[in-house]
Amino acid sequence: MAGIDSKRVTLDDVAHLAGVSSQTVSRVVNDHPYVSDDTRRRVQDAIRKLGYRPNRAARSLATQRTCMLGIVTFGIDHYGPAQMVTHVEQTARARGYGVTLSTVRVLTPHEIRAAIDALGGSVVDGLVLITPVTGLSGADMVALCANIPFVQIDTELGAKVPSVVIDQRFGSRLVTQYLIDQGHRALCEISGPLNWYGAQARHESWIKTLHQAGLAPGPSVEGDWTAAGGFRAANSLLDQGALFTGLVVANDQMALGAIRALRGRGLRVPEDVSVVGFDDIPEAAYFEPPLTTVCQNFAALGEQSVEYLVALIDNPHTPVHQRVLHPQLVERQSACPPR
Amino acid sequence: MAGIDSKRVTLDDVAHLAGVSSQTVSRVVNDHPYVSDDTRRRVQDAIRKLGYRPNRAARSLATQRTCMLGIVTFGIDHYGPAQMVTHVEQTARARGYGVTLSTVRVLTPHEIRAAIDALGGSVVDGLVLITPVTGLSGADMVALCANIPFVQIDTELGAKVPSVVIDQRFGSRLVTQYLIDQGHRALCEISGPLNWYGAQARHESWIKTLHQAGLAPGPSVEGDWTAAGGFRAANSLLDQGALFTGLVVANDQMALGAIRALRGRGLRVPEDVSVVGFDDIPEAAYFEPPLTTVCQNFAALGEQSVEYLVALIDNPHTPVHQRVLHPQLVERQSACPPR
DNA sequence: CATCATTCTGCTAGCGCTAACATCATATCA
DNA sequence: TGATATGATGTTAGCGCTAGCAGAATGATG
Repeated sequence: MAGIDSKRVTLDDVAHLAGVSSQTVSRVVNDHPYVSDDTRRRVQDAIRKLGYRPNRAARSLATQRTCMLGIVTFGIDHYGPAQMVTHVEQTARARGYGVTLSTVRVLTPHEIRAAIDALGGSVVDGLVLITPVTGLSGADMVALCANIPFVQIDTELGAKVPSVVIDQRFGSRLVTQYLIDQGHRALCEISGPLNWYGAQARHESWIKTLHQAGLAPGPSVEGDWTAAGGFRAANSLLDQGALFTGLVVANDQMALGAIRALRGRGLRVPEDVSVVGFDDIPEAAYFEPPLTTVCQNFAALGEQSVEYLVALIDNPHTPVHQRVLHPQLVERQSACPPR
Repeated sequence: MAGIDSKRVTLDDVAHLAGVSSQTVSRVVNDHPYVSDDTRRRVQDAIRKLGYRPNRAARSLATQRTCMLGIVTFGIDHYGPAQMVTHVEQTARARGYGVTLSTVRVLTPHEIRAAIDALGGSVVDGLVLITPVTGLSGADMVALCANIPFVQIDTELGAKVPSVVIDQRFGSRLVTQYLIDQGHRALCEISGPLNWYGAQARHESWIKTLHQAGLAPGPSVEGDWTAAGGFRAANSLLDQGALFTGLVVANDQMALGAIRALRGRGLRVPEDVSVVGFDDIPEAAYFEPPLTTVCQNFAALGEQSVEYLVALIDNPHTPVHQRVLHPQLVERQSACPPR
């Protein structure tokens, strides 16, 4: 009944108290068959009495499995990654896996390499990669993770590595088309950093959607996902003299900053400029005005990636594929037909 | 030069290739003295050639140390916890520790127990607890973590456990006094969930500050940290018929919801009601109006807790104490003297 | 009754590493 | 020159656990 690491009680201690061999205790601990009910009870009593907890290092050494998953992630102070990490951890725990974290400060291939490296040396059985950056090919990832199963979240659509992704192109088309359908003809964009897959996909899809509607895309400025960045980007758009009635912003935080900038220049939202975001963070509904945006199911992303990864660990010959999730439009009041 | 877990290369393999004993390889790997330059080079070459990575399980088993820290945390999708986790991980990595995560879904003593338990069995050398909930005494924590060093973040001020905290009372006094100084006499509050230490501390300090100024606190409603909760709480305040010119809200997200609710009832912020928040999330400066709030240094919290924890691991007799950090007022436009 | 299968338990050998000691050169000093 | 320090290496014995086999006890079958 003691704490989590009570005085290094070993299998042998338990075995001694229960009057059996340590192997029998091991069988009880691991739910093996062929232990008599009587023995099992005696052993369980002894375990409880001594507060025995199996030593994970020893078990790992013997079994060659760590029952740990590694999460390599960028910026869990961003809404998306934080959501994914939470759900990855919870799902992993439910599957009997612990989770160790390795964060990436700057989203460069080199930093990612270092983060993955920190998980080397039989620390984890598998890897969940939340590193949505361009510049590392599927082959690179495979090489980096050699011999250890991994699942990549939010990577390039169509990538030939085990992955679970959200169809960002689809999401971007959703909001862009929404504005077009409302009658907007002059659209601008604040994109995310274009070395992110998601940002790039949203950006390309924005352009493509406009072209398909026979419209020319207005200026696009690259932001940094933050409200401050959105503020600067919108001002820069205005400074360029861009004229637009619709603004597609690559995430909700930047949309917040953009709205503020627009208003600072005497433009009303949505009357003068309609603004749409991306992510549907919990605050978006309480923006002024409430933000029309795209909802991504991060929870599903986290859960499915763990399930896939566990399958991969159990059977390395599980076929490589990419699961694609689709985002949804959330209609609120930050966009309306142009006057 | 291979991946992170290349084909189970062992010390012996390296030793064989380098023509030395495995012990010598171990010495090189662990930077022990008494290895000749020549031998060291040969061994390092062999290590590189084979892509050797020490097996952590084996090392842990032999040394009785895991070089892993556990983070028990609630809701890393909240801004504060996410910030702390990030900085704990980064600081830990810089100190040579990995980090394993155990999240708590519901902030109850039972769930916390389970989360700590998941880290049992010599999985970690120490624990960082981000479980800012009442209902678990210092003694409880000590019992739960028996034999394993831990540092608690954001617990009760004055608790007799190793901890690093932000003086929430101070922060709350800062904003409350700020409103009083501006001339506000009728103040209401939207508190956080009162089973959180921080929420309770801010709440008590709000009352105390008012009393000391000779003012009676207006109604206070308990929120849930979310914008939606702040929205509901503000409406509930208004429904009660509360009259106030100043509203102290326990975090920025709730303040956002509250502002929206106020405006929904035709009240202007700050002209009719001044609103202040807590946390200074990156978006707060872009709220409408920009939010006057209290800035907490979560990074320092994370860093200092790791440093303390590592000291505790290295020397279990490090004196138990509580480091207290002080938040700062960030003045923006959501509060002004009453009309 | 011998034979075989079935259930239960113990023994032995390692998983890959490090700590502690033993060994052997070489350098230093009286 | 022999005694002593000191650098550089190898040898041995575990860390706590599990897998695989060996054996004992029991029941079913010919």
